[in-house]
Amino acid sequence: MHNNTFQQPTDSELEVLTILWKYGTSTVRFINDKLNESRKVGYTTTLKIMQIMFEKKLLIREQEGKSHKYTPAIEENAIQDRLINKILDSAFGGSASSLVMQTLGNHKASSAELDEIRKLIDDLGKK
Amino acid sequence: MHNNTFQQPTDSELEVLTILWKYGTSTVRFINDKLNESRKVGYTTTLKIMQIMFEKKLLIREQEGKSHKYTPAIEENAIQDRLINKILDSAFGGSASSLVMQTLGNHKASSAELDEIRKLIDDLGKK
DNA sequence: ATTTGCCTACGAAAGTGTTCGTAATAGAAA
DNA sequence: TTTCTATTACGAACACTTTCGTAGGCAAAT
Repeated sequence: MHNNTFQQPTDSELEVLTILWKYGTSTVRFINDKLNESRKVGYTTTLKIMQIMFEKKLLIREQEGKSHKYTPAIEENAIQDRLINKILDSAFGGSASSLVMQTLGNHKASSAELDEIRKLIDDLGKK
Repeated sequence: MHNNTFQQPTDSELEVLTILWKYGTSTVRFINDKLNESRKVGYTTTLKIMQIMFEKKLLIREQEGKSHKYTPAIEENAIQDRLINKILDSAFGGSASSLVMQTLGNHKASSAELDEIRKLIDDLGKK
């Protein structure tokens, strides 16, 4: 059994989590450098956000020399589910198929991806 | 050609829009009553939010006696697209198929809905 | 030993969203 | 006409997020 109660991350927090999921355990310095590849952010801004995330238990941290190394306390899938559920409830009247149709209709997917989705649908139909 | 530049609605604003899309042009009183079916909200709170939405051009309004009647200035699909794009970028690395797979995997869809999705996939594959 | 550089911690300011109290107004009821 | 009621407009308070300046500490370099 795993923990399923956590605070919803803000937009900035989600950016940090995304980097951590991609690169694994990291320092504030590393995260801040990555963030600055797409936009300008001060070091102490990133530090503050990660300290708050630690307080909120979105991140775990351990001492490493004079600095800290941070690790996500939650799984990527869990956040993805949260986000899907949120827009499903707030904007799609809870209809998953409506969300799926609109997503497929408006965004390119390769034929390999379409095959994969078709396979999943077949599996779901069988049960 | 239609207008595609509008401010992103907040959560509260989305609640108001959802009611308007469902029931059509309405007064503040009506919206506030509907909101209060699920949670307690003061009348002036709802009024304020709708006044702000009017300033942001999310709503159109016209005088009707001493009160106003409000109408959404944007279409439901446009907001749905925005929300999909947002989580696609922020949490799914832009992969529409990943979002679709996760949605289908975690939420019930009827076999009729699955058929409809399968048909859409077939159409997309043909082009 | 002093300076330099990097790290943490802290606090405060600015921006945004939500909430609601109060006052003014206009129409309906008495 | 006077009173009552519903509606709008306005402003202020509160909470939350984002931003960053400043200070303190520690370790490496000079």
